[in-house]
Amino acid sequence: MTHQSLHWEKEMWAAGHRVTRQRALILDAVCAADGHTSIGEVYARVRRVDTTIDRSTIYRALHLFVELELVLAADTGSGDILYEIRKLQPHHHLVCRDCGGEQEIGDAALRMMFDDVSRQHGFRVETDHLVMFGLCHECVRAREHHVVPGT
Amino acid sequence: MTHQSLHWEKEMWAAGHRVTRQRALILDAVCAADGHTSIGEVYARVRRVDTTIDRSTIYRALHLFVELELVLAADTGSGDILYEIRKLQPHHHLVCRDCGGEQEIGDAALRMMFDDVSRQHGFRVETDHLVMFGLCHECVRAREHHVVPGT
DNA sequence: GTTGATGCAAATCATTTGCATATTC
DNA sequence: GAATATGCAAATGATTTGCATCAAC
Repeated sequence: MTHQSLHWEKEMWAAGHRVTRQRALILDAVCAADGHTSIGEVYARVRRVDTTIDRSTIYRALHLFVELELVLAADTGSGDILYEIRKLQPHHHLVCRDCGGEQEIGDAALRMMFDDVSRQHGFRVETDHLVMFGLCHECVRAREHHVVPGT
Repeated sequence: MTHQSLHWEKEMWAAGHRVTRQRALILDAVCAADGHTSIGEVYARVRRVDTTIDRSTIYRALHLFVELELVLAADTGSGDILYEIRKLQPHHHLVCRDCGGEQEIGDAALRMMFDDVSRQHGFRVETDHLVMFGLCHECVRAREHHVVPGT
């Protein structure tokens, strides 16, 4: 957050919304995660500062932030949604099926693929937050070493 | 389905489950979509044949099918889950943001990207059902012709 | 002072579960 | 006949909403 504070307050205004203490707290909570968070985590984090904040306020604020594009919402595919501060460059997520770990990657590798798709299918991909599942380095190695039966 | 009938019944058996009329209907309903369907559509389709089938049965059957990998569940990112009969080759989905149309693409284009990710990030992508959003050919053209202000 | 935001509680929606009954094997 | 699957109804859990009150402008 820090210097961003000024920024989001302006955006809020421009869209005709008010800058409130709870919205600041909620946005802070999203930033604090520095990566992805769930609604639950945001709620918990905010609660640590102010016990009176209601879940509905979190929902409402998060929706607003997403609408204003201050926050991105990415679907993990496992049902829950990840929220995160909107960064400048598009990026994507790798989620490990085994350990559940997540990492971000830039969109350079994907861009080529997007171009391919565009050329071959006439479809301009504009997904700026892809979530891909698979196995991270550690888990691949783990599997290679201890030969897993039936896998 | 047709000849597949034999196939799924065997798989069912092998896993120690029973072949019931409602499961057949539900699997048929998924096949009938020939593409992706939602639970709601499956329910509606099944209901047309048998009004007594309960939603819970649909949920249970679909879970079972996914577990046995007879049916794939793909997350659209918009909250609802698409179900579809498991095909032989992996493929992915393109969903148009403007018209809502969907198309399937093979995974050739993606495989290269997966390899890239693997090389650069040590992450083995195993997503066999990516859903990507963007603009289909028609909608891209539509936008180009009628110059859309601010876009 | 107005208007919009909040907290609370109740409503809603999708999904799951317990259990008696019906069905498959 | 024994065991599993089904339909029903009730439980759950996450998200949303109505409304009186409170805070921002």
